[in-house]
Amino acid sequence: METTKEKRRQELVLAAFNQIAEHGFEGLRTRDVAAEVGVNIATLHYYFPTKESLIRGVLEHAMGRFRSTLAPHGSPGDQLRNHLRAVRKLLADEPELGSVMGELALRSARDKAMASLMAEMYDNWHTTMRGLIRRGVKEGNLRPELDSDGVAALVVVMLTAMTLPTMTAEPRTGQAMRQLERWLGVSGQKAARSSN
Amino acid sequence: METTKEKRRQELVLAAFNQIAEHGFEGLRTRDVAAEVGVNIATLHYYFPTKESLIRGVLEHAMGRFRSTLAPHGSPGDQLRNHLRAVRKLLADEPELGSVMGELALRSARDKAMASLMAEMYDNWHTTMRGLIRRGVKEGNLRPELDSDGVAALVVVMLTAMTLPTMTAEPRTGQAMRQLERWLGVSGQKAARSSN
Amino acid sequence: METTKEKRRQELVLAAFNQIAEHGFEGLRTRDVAAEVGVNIATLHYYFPTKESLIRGVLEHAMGRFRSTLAPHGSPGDQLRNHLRAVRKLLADEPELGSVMGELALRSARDKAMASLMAEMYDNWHTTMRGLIRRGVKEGNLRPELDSDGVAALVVVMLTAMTLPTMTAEPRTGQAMRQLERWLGVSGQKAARSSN
Amino acid sequence: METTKEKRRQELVLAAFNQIAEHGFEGLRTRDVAAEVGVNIATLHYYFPTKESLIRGVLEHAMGRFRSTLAPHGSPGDQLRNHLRAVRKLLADEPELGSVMGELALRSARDKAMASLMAEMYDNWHTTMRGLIRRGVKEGNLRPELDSDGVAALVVVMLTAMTLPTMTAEPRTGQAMRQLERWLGVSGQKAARSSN
DNA sequence: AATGAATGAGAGTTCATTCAT
DNA sequence: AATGAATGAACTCTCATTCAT
Repeated sequence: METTKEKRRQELVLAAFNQIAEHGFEGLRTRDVAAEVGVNIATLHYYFPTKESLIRGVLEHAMGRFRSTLAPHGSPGDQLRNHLRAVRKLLADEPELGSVMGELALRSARDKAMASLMAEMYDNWHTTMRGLIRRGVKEGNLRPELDSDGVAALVVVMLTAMTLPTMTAEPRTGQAMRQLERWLGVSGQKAARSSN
Repeated sequence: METTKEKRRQELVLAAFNQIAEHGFEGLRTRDVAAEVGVNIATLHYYFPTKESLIRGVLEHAMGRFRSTLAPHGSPGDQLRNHLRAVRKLLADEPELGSVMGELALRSARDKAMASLMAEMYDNWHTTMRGLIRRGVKEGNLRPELDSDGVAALVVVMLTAMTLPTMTAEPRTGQAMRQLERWLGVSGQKAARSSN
Repeated sequence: METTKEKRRQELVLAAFNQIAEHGFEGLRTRDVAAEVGVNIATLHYYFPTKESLIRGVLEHAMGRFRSTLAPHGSPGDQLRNHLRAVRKLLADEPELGSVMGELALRSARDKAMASLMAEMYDNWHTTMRGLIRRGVKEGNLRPELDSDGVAALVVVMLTAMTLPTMTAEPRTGQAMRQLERWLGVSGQKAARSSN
Repeated sequence: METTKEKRRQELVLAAFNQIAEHGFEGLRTRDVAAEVGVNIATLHYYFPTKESLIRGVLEHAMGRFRSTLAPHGSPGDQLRNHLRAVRKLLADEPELGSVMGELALRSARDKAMASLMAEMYDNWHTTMRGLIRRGVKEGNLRPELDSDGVAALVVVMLTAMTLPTMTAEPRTGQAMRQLERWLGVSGQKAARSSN
C-alpha cells in the first residue's frame, strides 16, 4: 500500500529529525533512527538507500513546518506582524526545529544540492516579504519611508538568526523582536488595527 | 622553548579551525588535522589529549578573532557603526569564521561547558552594545527614541545571523545591514559626522 | 536459528581461550580472535560488544571444563581419588586450561565481578571436598583422623597450584599428587577398593 | 657514580614491581613506572633500553625477596617448619609479591629466558627441601616414613599455590598450611621440639 | 516488507621507543 | 644523566551499508 509505505518513511524522517535535534549531524546514527522507530537498520535502508537520502527527507520536512507561518489574512501590515509572531511561536513551541534548521543551514555550505534548495527557499521568502512591505506601504498601513528590499532582507536575517540555539535564550530574542516590530510600525496588540 | 610549544599548539588549532570550516564538526578528523600541520597523529595527542580539548582550543581562537572589531575611538555612534562594519568585513574576509562560529553555536546546545563560554561572550557583547547606545543617545549622536536594550539585542542577533553561511550570500546581508544602519541613524559615510 | 548464533559465540569464545592460552591476557587481541574464527573484527563485536564481555565468556567456558571432574560414583574415597586424577588428567590433556585458569585467577585480583564468580566456585569446591571427606571418614573408607576442613583446603590449594604452567612441568606435580594420595589414603590402583 | 646509577635502576624496578602488582602485566605501562619514580619516560629507557629488560629486573628482585625465608638454624624439622611459616608470613606481609610471582610464572610460559630462570629456581628449591627432609628423617626429627621427593614436591607446590591471589583469601590457606604441618609432623609451637 | 548476520573502512586513542639537545 | 617532542604501529570500537533469507 502506497499509504503504509509513505507512513513508514514519515516515521523514519521524524525519528531522524529528532536525532538531529538532539545530537546534531555529528551525532546522527542511522541505527538510532531505526531503533527509535522500532525497526531493523536494514529496514531503514529499504526505505532510504543512503543516509544522505534520509537527510534530504529531513530537510523537506523541516522546511514544510514553516509553511503555515504565512497566512494570507488581513492587511499586509497584519500579515507581516503575524508572520513574525508565528515564526517566533513555532520556534518557541518546537525548539528542535531551530536546531535542525541551523544544522541544515550549516550543512548546506558543504552540500550543493542542499544549498540550492535552501537558496530557493530564502529567495521565495525574501520576495514574499518584499511584496508584503510594498503593498503595506502602498496601502498606507506601513511606514512610507521603508525600503522594501532592505527591510525584507533584515526580516529574513532576523528570523533566521532566531533558529540558532544560542539565540533562542531569552530575553534577547524577545527584545530584538519587539524592537523590529517597533521599527516596522507593526507593534500593536493582537489583531492589530495599527495604522502607522 | 615556551614559544615553540605554543606555536605548535596554535598551528594545530588553526588546522582544526580550517577543517571545521571545510567539513563541519561532522567531518572533523584528528588525522586530517595532524596531516595538515604535517605531524603524526600521536603528536596531536601530545598537545591535545582529546579531540574535545582541541575543539576547545578552536572555540577560544574563534572568539578571539572578534575582539578587534570593537575599537574605542570616536563618538558612540561612530563606534557602533564601525563595529557593524568591522564585523561584516571580518566575515567577508574570512568566511570560514562564520561557518565555524555557526558550528560552535550549534554544538553549544549539546556541550554545557561550551554553552557557558558562549553565553558569557554574548552577555558581554550585549552589555557593550547597550552601553554604546545609551551614551550615544545621551551625547546626542544617536536618535533619542532608541530603546537601548531592544536595539542592543537586535544588533547582536543581526550580527550573529550573518555568521550563518546561508546568510553570507549577498546581496541579502548587505541590504539588511544598510537598513539597520539607517534605522540606527549611523548610515553616514566613513568618519560619519551623522547627526540624525 | 538459535543454534547458529550460539555456535558462533562458542567459536569466538574458544578462539579467545586459545589466544589467552598462547599469549596471555597481555597478548589477547580481538582482531586475532576474529581472525582465528575467520570473521571480521566487526562480527566479533556483533556477538560480544566489548572485549570484557568476551573475556567473561572465556571465564564461563573455562570453569565449565572442570564440571566433569566430579563423578558421583563409588565410595567417597573413590570419588575423592577419581577427582584428583580427573583434574590432573584434564590439565595434562589440555595444558592450555591451566594457563587460562591462571590468567583468570590473576585477573580476578583486579576485576571485582570476576573475583566474586571465582570465589563462589572455590567455595563450592571446598564444600564439596569437605563433604566427601566427612562421609568418607564416617563410612570408614578414609582415615579417621583426617580434619575435613584442613584436608579439603589442602586439596583445593594443591589442585589449583597445578594450573600454574610452572608447576605443570613433570615430575614435580606427579610426585606431589602421589604424596597427597598417600596421605589421604586413597592411593590404590584404578577402580580402587582401597580400604586404608 | 656506580652507586647512584644502581640506585635509580632499583627505584625503577621497584616502581615496575608495584605497577605489576596493581595492574598486572596487562596493565604495565612504562610511562606509569617512570611517573611513579618521578622521571621522564626517556630516562627510564636510558636505564632499561626495553620494557623487556625492565621486566627482567623485576623478576630478579622478586626472586630475591624469597632468599631470606630459608634460615640454616636449628634442626631440619625446625628449618622446614620455619621455612613454611616464613614464606607464609612474607606473602601475608607483602601480598603484592604473590601477585607478581604469579604474573611472572604465567609469563614464563611464553618467555623462554624467563622460564629457564624460574625452572632453575624451582629445582634449587626442590633440592633444598628434599635435603632437609632426608636429614630430618635420618636425624630422627621427621617421620621416618616420609618419601623425601614426594614431600619436597608437595611442599613446593603448596607454597607456590599460595602466591595466587585467589588463594590468598583466608581461611583456606591457613587451613591448608596447618594440615600440611600436621602431616609433616612439624606443627608444634615456635621452636618446635616435635619428635614425630 | 523486514531482518539477522556480516563487513570494509576508518575513528579516536595509546604506547614503547627514539633522538636532538 | 636527563628531557621534551615526536612517531609508527597498533588497539578497541563504530558505522553505513549489503545480502541471503
